[in-house]
Amino acid sequence: MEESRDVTIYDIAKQMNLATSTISRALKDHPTISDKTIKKVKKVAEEMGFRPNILAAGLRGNSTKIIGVLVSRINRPFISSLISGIEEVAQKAGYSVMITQSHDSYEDEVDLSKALYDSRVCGIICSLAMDTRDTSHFQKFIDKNIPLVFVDRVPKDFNTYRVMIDNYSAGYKATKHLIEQGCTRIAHITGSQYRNTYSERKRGYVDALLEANLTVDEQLIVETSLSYEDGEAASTTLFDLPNPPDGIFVVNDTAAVGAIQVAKKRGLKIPEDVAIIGFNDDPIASIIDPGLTTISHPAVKMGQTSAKKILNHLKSVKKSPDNPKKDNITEVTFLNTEVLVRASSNRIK
Amino acid sequence: MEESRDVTIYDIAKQMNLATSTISRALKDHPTISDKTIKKVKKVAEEMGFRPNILAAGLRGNSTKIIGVLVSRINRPFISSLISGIEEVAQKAGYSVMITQSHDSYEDEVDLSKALYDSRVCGIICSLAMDTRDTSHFQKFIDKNIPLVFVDRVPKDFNTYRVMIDNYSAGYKATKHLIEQGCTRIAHITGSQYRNTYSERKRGYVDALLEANLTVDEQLIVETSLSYEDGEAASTTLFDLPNPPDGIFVVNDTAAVGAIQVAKKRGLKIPEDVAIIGFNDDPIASIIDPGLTTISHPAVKMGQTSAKKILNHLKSVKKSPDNPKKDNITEVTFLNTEVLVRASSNRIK
DNA sequence: ATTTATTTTGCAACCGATTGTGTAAAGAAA
DNA sequence: TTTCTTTACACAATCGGTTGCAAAATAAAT
Repeated sequence: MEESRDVTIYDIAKQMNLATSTISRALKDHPTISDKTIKKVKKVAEEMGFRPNILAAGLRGNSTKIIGVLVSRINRPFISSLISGIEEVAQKAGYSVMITQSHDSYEDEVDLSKALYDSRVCGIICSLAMDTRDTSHFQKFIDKNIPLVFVDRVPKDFNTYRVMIDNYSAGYKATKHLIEQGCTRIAHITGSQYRNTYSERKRGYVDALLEANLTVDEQLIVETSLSYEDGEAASTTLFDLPNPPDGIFVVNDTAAVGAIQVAKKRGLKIPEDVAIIGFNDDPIASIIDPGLTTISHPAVKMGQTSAKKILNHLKSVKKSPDNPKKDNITEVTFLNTEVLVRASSNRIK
Repeated sequence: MEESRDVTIYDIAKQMNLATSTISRALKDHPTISDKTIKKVKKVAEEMGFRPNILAAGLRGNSTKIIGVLVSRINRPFISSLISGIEEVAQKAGYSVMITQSHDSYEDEVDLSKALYDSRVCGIICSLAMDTRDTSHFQKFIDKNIPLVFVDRVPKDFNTYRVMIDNYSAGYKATKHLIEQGCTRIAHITGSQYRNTYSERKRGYVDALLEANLTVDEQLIVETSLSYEDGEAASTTLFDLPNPPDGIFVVNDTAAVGAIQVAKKRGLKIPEDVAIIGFNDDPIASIIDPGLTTISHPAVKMGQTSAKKILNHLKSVKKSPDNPKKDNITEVTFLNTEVLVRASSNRIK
């Protein structure tokens, strides 16, 4: 009930007849403090129930131990797993995570990047909004040497950390898989071509077709927002074509499942009449009937990796604070993907 | 490139030949500052690109504009939607959200509650870990009049805000629905009975059975951790019984889907041989074949409601800071649920 | 013109940890 | 014992808004 004030290093100092500076240094094992003093201080601090005031430390150092995260939407399987991975690594290292969602809006992304900056986050992990074209709102992080990691949906040209998959190769693999199953007229349901994730997969798709001497039919390429309903609509359009596809490569599982449902409703046999491959390996992929062939997307791992990039950067900065070229880091990390073959595409028994 | 220091209210004060206090007050429309001055100050602040230092304000006021969130796991459909709702409301009100996950561990929950406290969150929203029995680690929030909202998985006795559904009624409705479909031997797959969400649903289940003069068979009640695999294992056990059930009420969709898959593999007809009802209305529920009958669980709404509780509390405290009994708030908000009938239970055509 | 009332603004302490610089004490070397 | 190093700690400024109280400026009343 009583408004017991928090104990501060001043309280400890008074109690022990030492200076606050000594307390402060002792608590973080500063080399100029003797081991004996360090031990004693820590003991007393413990006894008094001391908890450091993060805000005071942050104000002084002009930085917090908070990693900012800026994603499109939290409640998507890929994103929530990504965040889970980030949080896990951060927590273990004594860092916190502040999460914001752009709802795939460029304007929100700009505002939120400012808000995170104002919050003095020590680093930021971002997956771009669907319609972001300009990324100059992130420049201030670079200028201040605040580590910035773009994950999955990354900009083309930005000297910073990037954690991603090889989307071109994945698109190529997915398409080639369908070709190997005997598909000759393969459609492609994709997202905004401003995003590397989708444009690169499309490039892989096109190259796989060309390599197999299949024609690239623009009619078979549909750009959507990738919701379940979008998947339904896009596949309906495709199936209504005078010359419908016998295979579809969809860039996410959500829309792919929409396509499967439409195909089933229409009495199309999967994979005989139309083979379908998705992307992400969301939980539904292995549960839907027929099982959805898809490309694995290591969401948790990507989150962990991104967080580690931030932490490592901070560590290296602490070691040599006078690094003149740190602001010119361009480090791209690729994580592996693979084709997970399930019934929706498996024509060869 | 140049390490341009942030502009502070001191810079503005110097520029305008005013005191920092005037700037500070003007920027937040303090009544003692003239409108003329306010307008001028805001204009200059804007021009100079002033951004307030959150840490400094927080240090002084000993509180931030951050809402702490403590949940079991982020990457679960219900939780990620919950968080999405929280973040949405918070963002609109100019607040940030700090997210932590206990991984359903009591020890982690205790540590994280401390960490959030240390971060000077202005409020905290928590859904308890699976095995939490004692909740005294949350008392310090009450003592400091920091609003605390328990959501979904709430403690029995804790004078604070609670946002939840009527689990008893939901369990009763679910079971009654199966009874109405003609089931007479209804099994129940549930979670830890320390959690109100599961114990209350079970109570509803039992009462519905008794009301229909059906016997409550302890053999038919299985307590698990509610993963997909747990659903498979629990249903296998049930189907192997000499006298297997003709209906199953599972307290979450993930495990319910596991049960469906097992039933299908065994050649059991759903819902004829066994009717199944889940809980949550996860995306898979409407996608799996047969469609899973389930209980709607308004995740986003619960998140929004929880966040609003925090914000309202803060607002009312600001209005009358000398509220002696605010620490004795017990306000329970129930959100509605309904039975969503799909093929997995619909025996009456 | 003087007093009273009211509006507007300034002063300065404060929040609590951090850290460069200075100094006293302890130990080593002469 | 004296001098020179280390070692160990203290002082005090600093980070940037916030706010109680005092003072100044202006307006209103006498």
